[in-house]
Amino acid sequence: MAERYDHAAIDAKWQSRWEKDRAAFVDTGQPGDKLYMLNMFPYPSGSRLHVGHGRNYILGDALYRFERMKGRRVLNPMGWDAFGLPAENAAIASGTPPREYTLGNIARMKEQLRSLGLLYDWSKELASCDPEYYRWNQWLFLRMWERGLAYRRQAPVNWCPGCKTVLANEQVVDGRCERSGDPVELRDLTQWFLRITDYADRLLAGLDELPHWSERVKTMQRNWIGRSRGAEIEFDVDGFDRVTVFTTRPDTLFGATFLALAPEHPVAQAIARRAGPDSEAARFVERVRRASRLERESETAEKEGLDTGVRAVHPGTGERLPVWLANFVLPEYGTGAIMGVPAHDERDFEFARKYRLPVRPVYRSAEGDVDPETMTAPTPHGGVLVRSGDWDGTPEGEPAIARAIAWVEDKGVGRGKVGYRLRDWLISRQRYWGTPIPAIHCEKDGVVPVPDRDLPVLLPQDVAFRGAEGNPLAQSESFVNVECPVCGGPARRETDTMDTFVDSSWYYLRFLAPHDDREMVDSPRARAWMPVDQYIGGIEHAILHLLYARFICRVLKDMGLVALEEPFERLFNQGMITRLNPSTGKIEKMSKSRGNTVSPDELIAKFGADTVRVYTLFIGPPEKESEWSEEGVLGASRFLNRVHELASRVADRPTGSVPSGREPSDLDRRTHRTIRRVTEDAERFHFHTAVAALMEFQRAIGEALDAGQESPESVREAVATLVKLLHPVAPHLTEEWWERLGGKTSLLEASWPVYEPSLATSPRVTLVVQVNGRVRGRLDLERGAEEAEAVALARADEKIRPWVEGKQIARAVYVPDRLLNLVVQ
RNA sequence: GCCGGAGUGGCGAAAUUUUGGUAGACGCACGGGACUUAAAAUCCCGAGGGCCGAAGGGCCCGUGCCGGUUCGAGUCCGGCCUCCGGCACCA
Repeated sequence: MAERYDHAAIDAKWQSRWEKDRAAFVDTGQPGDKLYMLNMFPYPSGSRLHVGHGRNYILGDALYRFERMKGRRVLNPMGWDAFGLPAENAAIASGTPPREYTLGNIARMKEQLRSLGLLYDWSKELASCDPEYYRWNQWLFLRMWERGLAYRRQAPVNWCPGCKTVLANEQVVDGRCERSGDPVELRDLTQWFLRITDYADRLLAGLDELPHWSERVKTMQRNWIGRSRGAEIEFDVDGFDRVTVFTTRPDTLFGATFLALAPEHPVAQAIARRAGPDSEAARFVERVRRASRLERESETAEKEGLDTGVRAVHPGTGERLPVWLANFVLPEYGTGAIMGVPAHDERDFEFARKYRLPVRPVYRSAEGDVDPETMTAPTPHGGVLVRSGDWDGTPEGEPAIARAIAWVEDKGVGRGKVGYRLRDWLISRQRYWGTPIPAIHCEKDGVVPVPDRDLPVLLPQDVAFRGAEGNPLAQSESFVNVECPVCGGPARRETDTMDTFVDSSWYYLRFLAPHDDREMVDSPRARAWMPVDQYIGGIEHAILHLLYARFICRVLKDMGLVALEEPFERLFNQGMITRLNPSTGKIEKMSKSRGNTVSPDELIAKFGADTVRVYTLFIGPPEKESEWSEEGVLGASRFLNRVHELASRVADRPTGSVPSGREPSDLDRRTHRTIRRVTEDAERFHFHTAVAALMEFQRAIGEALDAGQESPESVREAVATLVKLLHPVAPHLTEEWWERLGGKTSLLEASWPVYEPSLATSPRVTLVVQVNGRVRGRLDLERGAEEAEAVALARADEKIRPWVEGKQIARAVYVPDRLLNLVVQ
């Protein structure tokens, strides 16, 4: 009578044993063969983990255990991305201070991770809200300030009215705050920025050095950085400063019929000022600037402009061009000013038609000239330059652009220039629960850095959370009132805190020595352990976190703290888990707000941690989105019960090792074919097919056992192999049976089974026989048989004979051990 | 519009890399059976579509569409279609 699979007892036993033995501990001070694995550290939010979150941790743990068994020295740490707005919002709602709220969540999440049997080196645990951690954010900020990489300036910035703080450009999605969904407003504020644009080229070039990142993520980053080659061209303006425009098509310079300025452009401002506060120009500037990003950048937005009456001088013709203000010119891209070439640009054409501005084509195609009066769209590409002075006759494309750049440079009216879509990283946040920016405002000395000896600048405790606009930090007298470190006079502390993406941009380095109070990064350890060999996390961080981390890693390299530019060698983005939402009837991403989550806690209680793990990995290819199904969980549970039963049947049989030199039996061959399949699948994260192979293997062992043909040694060996191969997926059950089958150490210390080709192959093989490319039968014959023999056997085979009888074999294609294709007339 | 990815049973999918070589492994759902007083649980069997045969069995079609290369194409090449993701008034 087989015993019941008591998953609760087995789970508890092994979880506490791993913990007691510190099974995942690694001394990062010891050199040697290393593998650094990392899951993106979680944000400890109030809602408990659901099975959708679990996917990336379970995948990471399976890989971790697989690599351990292969004998690698693997670092697999875990920490907490603990600063952020939800903790502060909870404080406003419930009165619980953010720190208390966050620490409570961390404790609960840690217990959940443990209950899934996930192994981390908890001796490396860190939390970004800990002064021990965030003091180094401040230290890094000061170093970047010294290097001109951190700076403060007034600029139109994204303001989220819901979160009551400014946002980085990366946090604005379709004109809305990525967190709260509120439409973002543009406000002119003085804020702190990090100069990521200085690194645009290096960040772009580095993507080519990342063969183990998906094209998808690299494309997203390339699009975000948005490099475009072109030129800056200067136009003298009557009565005002010279205006520099950026264009990717300097070759169309002679087609320019107007200039257009963003309302934020200094010359636009100057024109409005001179025209007076009630002037049309001033009102236009005011109106456009008040519009939200959503309104201003929406596709349907009507192009609006105003002729200022001011005239600019065309550098090629001397012609006077009207200077317009236009809502479609973006203040932050290029120079905030453009030359309007209606004949060859969609937007300029639309604008010119609306305001009846001249259209002047400067390219003539093979079909001849176009009539600017009747054309309804910008001319298509192709053709040669016309009406462009010396440039006439140059074919469109690189030669024309190169010629134009050479010309403007020669004339001293412009230069070749590369433009980027990427903007500097706005890191100021008007919120409490983040790293205080270490700066002090003194009336006399201006904005001065906090001296290193005064770090960390601690978050004050005497703060009330009311949800009013303005940073709660500003209310703390003890925090705000300080001495100026330069003159000793009274001064005010900076109350902005840092974007939490600063925290996550270097935490992977801190895990190597999380409690080091002398240095931000232990450089020798970083040299030994970096890069992170395998990074696992959600696709939602394809731009934000991964771009910032790549940026900061380069800054640290330039500071000499690390030796590499790319922190993450291999990146894996797991797909989301979706589930039918009963209220909408749609299959949606699993999330608490949608109300379609499944809690792992109940499933673990009912089926055990291993069932949740097996199902989560079996659900589909891990990089793809997969739909959760309640019935699917039952399938995983059935499988583990069968494994348990099989192991029970074998455990009380007599022991014995596999005698060497024995002829491999069918089961032995099966065992080794399974080793190969599972190993190859695990290497590419395809645990869903590895589990499928193990399901087949379990069944095969059971059948062999029933048939009674196999030796007890073969059966025992097969079961022991099954247990080993299944360990990364179902660690608790397999540890239990490994021990009962006589294993002396944890399976983590046991070696991964080695595939022996000689044990996997049989002396006879099945040859597929095709006639004219169609499968007509199969032949069982000796491995490595000659072609002539195979053809003779095929001719004699009763199934194949009718297809070849009385026919000439024009050709035989023979792939030994696999296939014979006979081509007949 | 530009860039990237993907299209295979009722469903999730496998085979796609090494090397073009039996399409649909494994699982879910479904149908049938065994066990049971019964149910649940468990186990066994069946199954891409069509056609022929009493049956054993056999034939044809089939991997988004059209074409190509090849003895042989889900896989390679050319051209499309559709869906998903990113960027997009970025000059």
